[in-house]
Amino acid sequence: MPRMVRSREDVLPELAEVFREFGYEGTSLALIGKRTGLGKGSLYHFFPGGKEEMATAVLEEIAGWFEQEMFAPLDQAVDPAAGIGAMFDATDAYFRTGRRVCLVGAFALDAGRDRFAGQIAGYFRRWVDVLRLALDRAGARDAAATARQVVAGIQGAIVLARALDDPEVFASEIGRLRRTCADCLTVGTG
Amino acid sequence: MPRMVRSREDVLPELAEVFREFGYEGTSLALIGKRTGLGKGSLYHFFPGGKEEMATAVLEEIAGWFEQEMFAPLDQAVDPAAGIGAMFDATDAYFRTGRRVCLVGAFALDAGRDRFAGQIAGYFRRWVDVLRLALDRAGARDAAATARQVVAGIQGAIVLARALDDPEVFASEIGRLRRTCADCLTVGTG
DNA sequence: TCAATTATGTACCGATAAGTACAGAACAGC
DNA sequence: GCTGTTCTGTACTTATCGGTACATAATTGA
Repeated sequence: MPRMVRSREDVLPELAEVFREFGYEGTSLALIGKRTGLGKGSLYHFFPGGKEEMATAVLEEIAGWFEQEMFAPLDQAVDPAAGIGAMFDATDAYFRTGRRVCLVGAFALDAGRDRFAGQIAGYFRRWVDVLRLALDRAGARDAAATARQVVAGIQGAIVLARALDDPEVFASEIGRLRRTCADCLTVGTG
Repeated sequence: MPRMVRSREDVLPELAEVFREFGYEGTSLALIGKRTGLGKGSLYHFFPGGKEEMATAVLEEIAGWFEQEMFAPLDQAVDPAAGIGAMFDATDAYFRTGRRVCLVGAFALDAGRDRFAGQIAGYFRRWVDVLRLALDRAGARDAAATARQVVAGIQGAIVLARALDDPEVFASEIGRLRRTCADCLTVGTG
């Protein structure tokens, strides 16, 4: 009894979740098959390059999501300060208050750091850049350093929240970074 | 021609470096053997529990190092502000300005997060605690939040520095956190 | 309706994984 | 020297790894 036909895009979110949960090396094709409900035949049909292509496709999809849902809105926001606030909202929602790991950050630390170096660097470079520009437009004092601090702070908050198994750690750190941005603006403009 | 006898403690640093480089899942016994120069016989003689025992031994050794070289001195410093400065120096040296990954942080994100949850949580809890106490003794305004911010910030700096392949990112973030602590003290005491 | 294309399951491949068994070398104390 | 313990290399087992081959089922388009 063959199963329903699925598209390549359909399986990407499930694929992402498996990689998030087990890391690149820890994710086996058997596990992927179980989670997605797809056999090797389908998997290699959609991703001829195997596991490595699956991972790059996932990273690509994540980059696309952030571009569309966070970076572009922030870039085009008429009110940069409000745009930054929306970015923090989206961050908290996406990472589920620290319960969900940042796959790009995890890959940066772990095995795949060489294999996926370009995609990893691009993701973070873009995030820092777009935030720096928004802070700049909002008249912030020290936009470059603040943008870098915020992106690093979010990653650190994920690590610490997971390590302590305490989502409150993530929530409070996001709150603090939000205030840091706000302060930076009121001082810069006031 | 058998090789020189080595002690279990001798191989722990090499073991740690392999885990840091390839992650828990990515590290095979063959790789460990190559790096340490030890065969399976020796490896399983020193670590009867296999790979998992090797990892816990490494985490234990790391915890011991931090306790002895960072936490205890910070706890017993007569001048807490100077002790905090020394902690940042030790942090920069240990993580080699972001070129070296924090194995505990990496494990927190990746596969071993359940297996080693206790050790991971203990390491970070202790770090935040000892820093909070030192800030408190130094008369800081908001010791608890600042301590948490610093530890998360260090982890985030490692992630970002590695992702962008730029040690300067780590150096500048450490500098900023250092200033955050200093500001917090001068305001609190002045 | 009937090719051509797109999906899918299954059987298989060589390589390698972690772990075990064990003979024997190095070493300690005597 | 001898003896018992500690250490080490080699060969092995069983399971799983990523990946391939290929027959067949579903779907598409004309």
